[in-house]
Amino acid sequence: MTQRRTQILDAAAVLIAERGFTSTSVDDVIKGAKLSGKSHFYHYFKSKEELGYEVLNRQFERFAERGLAVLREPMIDPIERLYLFIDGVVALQAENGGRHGSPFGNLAAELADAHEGFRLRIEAVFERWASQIGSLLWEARAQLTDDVDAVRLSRFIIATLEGAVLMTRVKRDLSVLEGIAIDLKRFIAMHVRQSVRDDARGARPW
Amino acid sequence: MTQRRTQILDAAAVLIAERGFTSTSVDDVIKGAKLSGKSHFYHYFKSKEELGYEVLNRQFERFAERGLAVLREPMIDPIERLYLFIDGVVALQAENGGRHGSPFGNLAAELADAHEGFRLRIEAVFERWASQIGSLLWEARAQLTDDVDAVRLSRFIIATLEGAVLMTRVKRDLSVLEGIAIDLKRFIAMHVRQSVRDDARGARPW
DNA sequence: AGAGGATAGGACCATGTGGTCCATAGCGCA
DNA sequence: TGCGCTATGGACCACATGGTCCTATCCTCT
Repeated sequence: MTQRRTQILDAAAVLIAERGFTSTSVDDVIKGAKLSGKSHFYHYFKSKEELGYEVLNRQFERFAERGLAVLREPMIDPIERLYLFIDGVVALQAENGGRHGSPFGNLAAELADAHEGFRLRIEAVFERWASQIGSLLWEARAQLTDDVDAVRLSRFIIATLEGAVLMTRVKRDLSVLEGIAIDLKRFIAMHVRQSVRDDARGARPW
Repeated sequence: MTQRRTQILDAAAVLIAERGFTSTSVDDVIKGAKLSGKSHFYHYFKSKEELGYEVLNRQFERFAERGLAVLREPMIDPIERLYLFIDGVVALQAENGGRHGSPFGNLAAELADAHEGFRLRIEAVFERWASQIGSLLWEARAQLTDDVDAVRLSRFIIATLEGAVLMTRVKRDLSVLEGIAIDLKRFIAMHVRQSVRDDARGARPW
């Protein structure tokens, strides 16, 4: 019953990642989901817009499970978790050769200006993402220098990753993202207290 | 004669910034340029695609003049120029309240995957941008620590700015970009030799 | 067996798209 | 004046789009 729905959602996610929301037609989605008949689509979804919202939601859930989850691993040192998270983003991109970029960044660039509904939902995505990093930084506050502004640093990390993923997609070269990830970890390390950093000396090859 | 052409190009630039390339129709462009009759458009441009290429070109020229130019100011200390450049990007975004983001990033996200012609042209834009920062870093090499990789650092700066501009657009809040700009300058300062940094002590409020 | 709702199929519609064509207007130049 | 060029208008086309609607099928429950 709800299986057909997910079939449609999955097909739509792929197509939207490849061509963007506007350039993905309902007919394409139906074809992608191997259904024929457009009424079938409108049996499950109110409109194409609604489908887009739901795809975005699912993308975030997926990202929360596969990317953000590590940020909450209680057995790992918080700063280390942050590094692992960055590596995870690289790994996620590597799965498709960096070809499709970030679903959030893509939709943001395509629709933020023109479509308030999407803009708000994408804003919420970034908000939740930032708050996860924010609470990790709070948890790690004893290890961080006093001048760390958690909100600002969270945004910096997200912005850099989004930008890096976008450039990687344009250049079709994963090493762009890899290089930026290294520098980003360095930037974070810059905010770790010297004493803590000394403890980890030699542990980090970069 | 060529004035009508620029009229069309200007109108198209505005519309593409607002709604993206795909969602900007030729009819809209004509209306925006206050011309009537589509044949007029096709008198000046081979196709909509061609128009897009030319708009992208002009955007880069504009950015080269208004943004990148400061990177080559011979009378200013190179590192200082880099800071000024970052401030300039913020100022450029402030002109429209950060609403439209980066024309390069937007087109990249919208078309990089689906349209090879655009992808290559956007890649070239980033390439030229990176090489300008790269040669500045080369010029400043005496002031920089030995571990600076000019190519990687250039990419990092561009990625962070592009990501920041995108987030600013989504949140409709210029302070996002401003905050990231501060951190980005700090990151750059991290690569400046201690001796040089001491000389400038107190000069930088952040 | 038969009623009734969920599922499918696909014809259909209004609108918007990029792009073509052709008939005219205006113009400088001889 | 009249030739020939570029500019201008707009009708027109084939096709794709999001969305609706009506009719079959299927499955389940009685």
